[in-house]
Amino acid sequence: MASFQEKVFRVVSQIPRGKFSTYKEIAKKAGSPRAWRAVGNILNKSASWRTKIPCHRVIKSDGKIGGYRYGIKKKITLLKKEGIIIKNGKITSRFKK
DNA sequence: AATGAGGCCCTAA
DNA sequence: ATTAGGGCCTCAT
Repeated sequence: MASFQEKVFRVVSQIPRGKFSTYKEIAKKAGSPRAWRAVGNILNKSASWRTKIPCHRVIKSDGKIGGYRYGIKKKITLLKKEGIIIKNGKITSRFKK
């Protein structure tokens, strides 16, 4: 273990329902603050065989949804169901820069 | 403010 | 061991 992937899963799994996180944050908590790219890549492939993690609660730092293995549209729907408001494919929050 | 280009980290083949 | 890809991020114009 001790793989970056394991840490990523752990962090993503710790995301409470109704909330969301960014790739950068996850990468940082995973131990590599510059590995947000790997995070997306890992979630993309790993989510295929390990969809037990809320990968749809992970968005970009700009507030955009980003992408989703099962479809960006599905991701938006899931987020909205959790209480997150999305506007034109972007999340309305106050964590803006 | 929006757009373009570059670069870092990780995994798989 | 090397190459290519990815759901990105940041800087510059």
